[in-house]
Amino acid sequence: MKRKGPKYEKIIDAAVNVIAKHGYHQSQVSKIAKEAGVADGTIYLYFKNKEDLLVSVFNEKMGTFIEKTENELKSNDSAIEKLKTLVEMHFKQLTADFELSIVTQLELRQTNRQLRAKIGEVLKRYLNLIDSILKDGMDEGVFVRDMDYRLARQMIFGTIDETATNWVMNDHRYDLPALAGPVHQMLVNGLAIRSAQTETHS
Amino acid sequence: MKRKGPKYEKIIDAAVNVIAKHGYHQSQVSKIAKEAGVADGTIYLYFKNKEDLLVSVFNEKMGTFIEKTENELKSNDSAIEKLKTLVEMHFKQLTADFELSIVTQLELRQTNRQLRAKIGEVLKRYLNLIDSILKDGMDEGVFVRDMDYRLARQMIFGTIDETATNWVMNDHRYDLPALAGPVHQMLVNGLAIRSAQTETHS
Amino acid sequence: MKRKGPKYEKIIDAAVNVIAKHGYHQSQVSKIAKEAGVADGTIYLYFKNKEDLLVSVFNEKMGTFIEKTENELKSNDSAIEKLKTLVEMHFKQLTADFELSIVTQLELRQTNRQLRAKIGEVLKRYLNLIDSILKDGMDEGVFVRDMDYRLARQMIFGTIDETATNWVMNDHRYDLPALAGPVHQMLVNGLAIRSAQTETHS
Amino acid sequence: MKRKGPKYEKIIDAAVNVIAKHGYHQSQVSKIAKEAGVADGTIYLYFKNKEDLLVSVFNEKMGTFIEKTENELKSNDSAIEKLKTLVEMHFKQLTADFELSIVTQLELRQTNRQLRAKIGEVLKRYLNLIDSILKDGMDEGVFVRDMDYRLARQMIFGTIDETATNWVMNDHRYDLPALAGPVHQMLVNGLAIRSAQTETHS
DNA sequence: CATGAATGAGTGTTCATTCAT
DNA sequence: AATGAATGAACACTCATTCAT
Repeated sequence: MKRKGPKYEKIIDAAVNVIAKHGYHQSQVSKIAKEAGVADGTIYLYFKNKEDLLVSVFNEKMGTFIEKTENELKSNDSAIEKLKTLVEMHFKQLTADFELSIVTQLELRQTNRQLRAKIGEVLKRYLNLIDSILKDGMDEGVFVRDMDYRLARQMIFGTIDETATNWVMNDHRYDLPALAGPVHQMLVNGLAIRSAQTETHS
Repeated sequence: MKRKGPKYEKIIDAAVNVIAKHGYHQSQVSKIAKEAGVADGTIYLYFKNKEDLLVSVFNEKMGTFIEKTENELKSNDSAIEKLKTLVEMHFKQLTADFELSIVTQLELRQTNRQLRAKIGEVLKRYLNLIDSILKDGMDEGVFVRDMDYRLARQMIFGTIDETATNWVMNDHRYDLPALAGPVHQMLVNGLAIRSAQTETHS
Repeated sequence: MKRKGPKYEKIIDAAVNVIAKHGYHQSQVSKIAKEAGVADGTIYLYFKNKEDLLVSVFNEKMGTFIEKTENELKSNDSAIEKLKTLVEMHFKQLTADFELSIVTQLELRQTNRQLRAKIGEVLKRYLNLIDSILKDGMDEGVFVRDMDYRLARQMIFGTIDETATNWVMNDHRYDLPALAGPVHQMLVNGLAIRSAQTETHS
Repeated sequence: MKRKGPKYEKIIDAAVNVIAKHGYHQSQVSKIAKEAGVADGTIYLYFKNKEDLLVSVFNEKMGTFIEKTENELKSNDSAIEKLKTLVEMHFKQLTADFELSIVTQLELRQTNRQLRAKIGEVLKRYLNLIDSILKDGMDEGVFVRDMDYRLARQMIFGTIDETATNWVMNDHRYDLPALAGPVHQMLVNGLAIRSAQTETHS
């Protein structure tokens, strides 16, 4: 099982192209092979099976996605600024690759539980990034101290993801990175007016 | 095409059971028919085809889900309290029907774009509910006035949905309704400490 | 098994209509029942099964067809004139009922061997008519004496049938009865010029 | 879509065998594949679908049938002799392949209109052969000059086809090629005695 | 390394017929 | 006599994967 080489990457990229163009359920192995310019059987020299190929697509692309985000977060910025950077990077990177945004936001979600569990594994690195920002913020004393950090992480990721998915489903018709500011604002300050007496007691 | 009667409901319920137990891709029409105690062909007296059955499952179950939520929101409560009610109803109703929660949070998302488009139609009613709460809040002067209400809606739905999905993927191991308070708190007040000078400028 | 009554005939006629309009393979029992204005189950009070219905359609319609031809042949005409009458009656009757012509020439031929065997039984009466004309002609001394009468019958029926089928397949676009004369002429005198020395030796 | 190779021919031949043995409506793709010694899916490497396979069966077999007849007609014989050759070739070739005769005379006629339309296309080549013989005969002055050649063609084909069909339906019990002479004789000279005053006036 | 022909398991849907009312 | 809801057997076609070359 070769996991690198020029054909490995050609197949990965062909998979993204084919899935973005034809949709997940119309992305047969033979179609991906043709797009990559290799024989059907060659796919199986580089990937254990189709599921392995799809997970690898997500791995490779999300790996780069996460690394770039990690690099941007290495600054000495405050947690609040880091969160802003995270949202901006997320939206910018999706905007930089329309095909990839279709594949990750729409197509790869149509997979069975097993495949999505493996995709979830990859995502953990990204969720850890969010967790560390949250921890920083709590240590800095700017984020609510007794907050359930898992819930906070789910709010951040759920909001970013839902926003991105809506953008893709609306055919990328508007400027997603321009929403990073407002989204960040809402995550940090919530819906309620700051000056108001809006504290709720759960 | 009969759209009601005891068999109609038996088939809908059988579909939920089978999908929850075996997963979307292992839910053959014959399996659903057997679970419902009817012949395969009987399915087609009540539904145009398999897709129509699956959309109907979502329609029927989400219809009830949304109606119950709508009823709870008819009070004279403030927007902030209504939002709390919405989150609570969402989590309570999913908790009341484990099987349904598996079907809506995990299995029915594995469908093709066409089916998900139809599911999206049903969801619009729910998103409208959220929008009216947001509008109330802005009218009341408790929610940020110049907020992008679509983003706010995406934050609210994205957060609730992500929280619910995590709960289902963790095999319903913890008390979801207990999270309604903290989730609501975060949505309203954000991550930042109230007293702190946390205003961001986008 | 009631074999008569107003519904019996309504069903027979409905079958002809439906088959002519939708084609043999799109003529479900339920469609015929609807056209006849009766319940599906009622069909089975009058006919043993679908095959029995189709055979009955052919029986009833061809029965009338044959009887009318028989009546016209009761004259004291010569065999040659009787043959002319047979061809004329054949073409006239098909022209008088376009729907029936479609059903007998095109649609009912798409049936399995078993059904066509039963249809063949009905046709025997018609073939006997031809045989008696041939016998008359041989007795009169106008038809070749040592001719194989089965072959002659097959030539007559094959020619008439092929001519009629072509007419139906050409959407009844031309005047079929007008072809009775030329067809008769060819059957009686053959392709070769009379005066010529055209005798062949087999 | 491979249209040649040993498996292509094996599948064609298997289809003829299966259809002849089990009848058109009992000739499932899986049965044909088994008879051909290939997997079901292999059929679809060589044929677009089942209809394409059946049309191809007719094409291949009738193609050879027609070519052989065309070759025999390249002589300098008179039109009357050519007609004799045509009838003889027709009967001889059917006799040479009992299975094929069952398939073409009985089974392939049970198909829907669409398929028969495609079969009709192939038959046109054969009908053209008949037309050219008729034209030759009229040019030679041996066939009636003002004859409707389409009717003449229909008489010839209708007679041959009806004769062949009867032979197949009688389980090939008699010697079909032996009938070529009498059939030809009847087609050329008609039913009436040559010496008699049998001219009819239409 | 690479090929691509061959494999064969798996499933939504139709419709003739029945039978309780 | 008449109904029509219910039945359930039957089948063409796809596509991930293999393996001889």
